[in-house]
Amino acid sequence: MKNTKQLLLEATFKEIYKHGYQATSLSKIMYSSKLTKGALYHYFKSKKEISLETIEIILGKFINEYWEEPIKNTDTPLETLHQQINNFPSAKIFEHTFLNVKHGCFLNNLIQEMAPLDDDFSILLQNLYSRFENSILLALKKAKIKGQINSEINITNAAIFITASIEACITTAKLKNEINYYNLCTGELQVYLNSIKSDDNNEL
Amino acid sequence: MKNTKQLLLEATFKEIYKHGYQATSLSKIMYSSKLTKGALYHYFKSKKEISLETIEIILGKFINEYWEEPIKNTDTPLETLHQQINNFPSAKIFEHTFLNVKHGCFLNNLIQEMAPLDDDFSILLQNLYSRFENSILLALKKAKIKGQINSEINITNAAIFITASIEACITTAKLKNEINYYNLCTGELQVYLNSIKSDDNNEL
DNA sequence: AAAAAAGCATACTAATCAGTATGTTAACTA
DNA sequence: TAGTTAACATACTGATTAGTATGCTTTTTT
Repeated sequence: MKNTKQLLLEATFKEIYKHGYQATSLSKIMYSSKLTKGALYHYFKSKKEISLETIEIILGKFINEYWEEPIKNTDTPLETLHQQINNFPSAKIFEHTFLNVKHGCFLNNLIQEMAPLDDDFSILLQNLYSRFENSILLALKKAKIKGQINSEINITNAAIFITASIEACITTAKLKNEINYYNLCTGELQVYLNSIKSDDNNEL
Repeated sequence: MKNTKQLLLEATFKEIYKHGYQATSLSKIMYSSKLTKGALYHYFKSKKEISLETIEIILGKFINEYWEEPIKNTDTPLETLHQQINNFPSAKIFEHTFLNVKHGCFLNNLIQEMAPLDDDFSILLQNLYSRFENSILLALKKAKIKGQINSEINITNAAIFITASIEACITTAKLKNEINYYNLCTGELQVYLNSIKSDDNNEL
């Protein structure tokens, strides 16, 4: 049996994922969690607080498990990167809750909506995005050490671009509401990735 | 002297650009336009109607003027593409109203927010995005005819990726609230563009 | 010139919002 | 075992929302 706080966090996550922060009313969270306002305000002091905590805990956990850990632990960084990009559409956020084409990327959605509106959101989202970006950078660093990356390439810039492009591929699929566009789009990202590989790794 | 309807459209555009559709209240539009609800409901029958019309007219005009026309009229498609990408941060939407880093791309913002929530928005946004994407594709087609593009490249896929990446570069700059990230990020997009050029155009 | 319509403004309405106040019950503590 | 706190539920509040009803001018039509 899950505890009440976790239920609230998961319900909040689902509703914000569907509607965004501003359009998520507390009544939606209540309906989704089958709990009441009393429960919510017992554990959190405001809508903003439960939302920030939801983002930090649930999304933070996902980024750690899906990007940070696999890349930290791999010995074949470029393959791992390739793999995680390819499998992203079937990534699981928490029990029974997957990403879906229609709603795209939770992180990117919130950045678009909240980064310009509220500093607390902005700081948190920047922090999470940096962890994502730094994981991509770590993969490139590892690959460079192994001599798999063209030495002329600035991998910091490359990581920024790759991270942004992954988000872009998700957004494209979201707009067209068709997951194939994600694959098509990451296919072109792969062209870029091949172009920064060192010559003896070009056919990998 | 501008007419009332145009004032309402421009005020609506500014507010939606700042806050998104759902968080834009009619009172914000009234305050921004210095008009009243009577004026708004005289010309439009709902918040949704004025919003859709704002998007279609103002954003449609911008896409036409900034992407469709220059690319349609150029004889040096790759240079024009490069130029429009580089100048995007200083693009003007309408009189005295520019894009800005903090709020990113109007089209992308709305796609993120509204594409999954409302079919009328989704259809309109897809249509506008397609016009943007097709302009990029036209540039690639023209370049291919001139033999500037590697013949193995699928330019349809390339156009989808380039369009998505431009959006991604804007989003990155928006998140970091620092325009340099746009330039840095489009710099890497240029690496991709160079990689699809035919060999005798690689040093262009 | 009279009538009709267009172009707005002001005042209202019902619904919904985030947040609060006040319960009640169960669990823990002294 | 008596008292206290934690864990919720229910009922409310004032503000804000999109939309409506009704006014008053000005312009256009007849």
